[in-house]
Amino acid sequence: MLISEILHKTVESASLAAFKDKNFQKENLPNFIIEKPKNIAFGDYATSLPLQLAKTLDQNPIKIAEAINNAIPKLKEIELCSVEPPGFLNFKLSQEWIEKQLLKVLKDKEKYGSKAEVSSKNIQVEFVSVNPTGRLHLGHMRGAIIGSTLSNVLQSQNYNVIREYYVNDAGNQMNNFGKSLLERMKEIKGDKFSLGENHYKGDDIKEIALTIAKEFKDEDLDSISKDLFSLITKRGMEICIEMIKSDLSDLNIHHDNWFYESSLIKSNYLDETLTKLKDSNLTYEKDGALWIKTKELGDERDNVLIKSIDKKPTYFATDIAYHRNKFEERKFDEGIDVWGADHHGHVKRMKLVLEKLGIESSRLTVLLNQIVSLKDIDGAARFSKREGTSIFIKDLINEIGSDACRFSFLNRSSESQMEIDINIFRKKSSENPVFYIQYAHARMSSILRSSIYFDISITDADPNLLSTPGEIILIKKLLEYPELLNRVSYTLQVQELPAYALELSQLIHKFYENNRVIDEDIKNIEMTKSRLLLVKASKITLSNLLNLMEMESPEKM
RNA sequence: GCGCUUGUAGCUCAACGGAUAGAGCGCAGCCCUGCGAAGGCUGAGGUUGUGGGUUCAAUUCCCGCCAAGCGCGCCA
Repeated sequence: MLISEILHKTVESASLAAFKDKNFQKENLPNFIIEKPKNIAFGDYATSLPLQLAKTLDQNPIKIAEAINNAIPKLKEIELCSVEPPGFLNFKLSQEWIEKQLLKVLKDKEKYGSKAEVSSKNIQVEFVSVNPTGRLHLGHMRGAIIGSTLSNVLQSQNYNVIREYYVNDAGNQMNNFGKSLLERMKEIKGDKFSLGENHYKGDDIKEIALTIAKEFKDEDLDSISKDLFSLITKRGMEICIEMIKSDLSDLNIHHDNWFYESSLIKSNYLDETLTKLKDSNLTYEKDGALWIKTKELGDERDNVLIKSIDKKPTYFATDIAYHRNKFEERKFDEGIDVWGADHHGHVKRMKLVLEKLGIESSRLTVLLNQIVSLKDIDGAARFSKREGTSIFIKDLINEIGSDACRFSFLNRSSESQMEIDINIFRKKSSENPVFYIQYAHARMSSILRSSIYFDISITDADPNLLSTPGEIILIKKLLEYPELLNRVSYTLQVQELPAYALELSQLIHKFYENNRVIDEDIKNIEMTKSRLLLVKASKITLSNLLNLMEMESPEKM
């Protein structure tokens, strides 16, 4: 059990015991948290429960805190529990327990931070899911990085995680994509060509067209058959998906499953879903289209499911089927969709419809990330695939590296609106905080390398010798790591990870500056061993975290 | 116009309703003849957009206003 959980339980039962005579029951207890005070003078953990109880119990919060404190049994984890005005209960971890935990880091190694208990919960994380109509660009990177990191965190907490990419291969955009390819193929051939408003104009399309043009070089592109057109489109899509996979791989991102929208249509799952909606009296026909009564459910307006013009399903229709498939067919306990904020209007109606299909909407969590915009590039505030005003992920990674990219995007809360000045972004890459973190790792690695020359074994090292403030504060930081992963698995706020990595690295650097680890004087061999223990634990923790964030843990830089 | 989201140091951003609002970059200085100076240490820099409200306690919750982003397609 995590220390915060132990404390929470302890405080809970202590407060129930303390006010038993006042008929104080568990249901009177408000939601309270065990927090880490910002100021270390207030101890390692604290709770403001006494303040929250002041009104319910009609008592002075200090008195309440004292009563709870008196009811807290002696714990091996806690050295001191004190009452502070205006009514906080502060805990100081016991030195003995802290040092014992340090040995656990060494024992757990790459598993340190992960949860040992097995969870039966299946969670599907859907992220990226960009239309296969071109390369990934800067605007797609944020969701990709957040989604992959989040998946890793959930997996570390022992959930069964499926990382999924939903491929929109059935809609109208595919048609536009095919037409764009065709025009580019004509261009390559030297024929007359023209690109309209709905066509994709980027260099990535040219790149794909170049490949396909070779494969279809004998065809007459001006009077092309329907079959040939869909063949070209399909081939273009295949190439495109390979490109996307390669771009994602450059960011160390790998999906477990690629789910094709078209499969919902082929398998009749879409029809079945539509029938279900019809049977629930949720649809009606108007102007030759099939509509869904989402307004009645609480949305702004009704939506079209089947278009009048070609009798094909809208994106919303297949997405309903897709989400029904996640929860009903494949029985994921939870689904997390990482979407760009431009889809936020879609969230409400999806949840409303899911409820109508008998699926509890709380099983779906949509993590929106705000659109990334570019600053000061000829007034182009947004990326547009159609206009070809994109900065490709591939190019950016070649320039500044995957780690720096990942850090920059992960470091911000998904709700923050990012406005990137691409020139600064590029120029600042060498000052990216990720190198500060990696340098801390390299330094620890370097010390461990040196220790080999002195043939020092740390198997019998005594953690009790570690007692300087810099050593203690570093150990405590290491012990926060499992708490961090557990918390993020609930809050989904992945920006806490790089923040912690930065704090940990800072303490590592300070420890390094203030404590000589390898002392060649044989008299001090025990101290050397103890410090090497801490070096190793620091390296393990930092490396585990970097690994989780899909960044390198360099031994040398 | 309506809806969703955001507004914190010069810049980019943190802060689970808590105690003195923090980092990085930038700026002014200081520290290597000891494990890696891609480092450490000082310092300057804030009325948390604004006006109310709730609370023992508000950057955080609620309401108004101002500003920005996104959405309001038989596009996805």
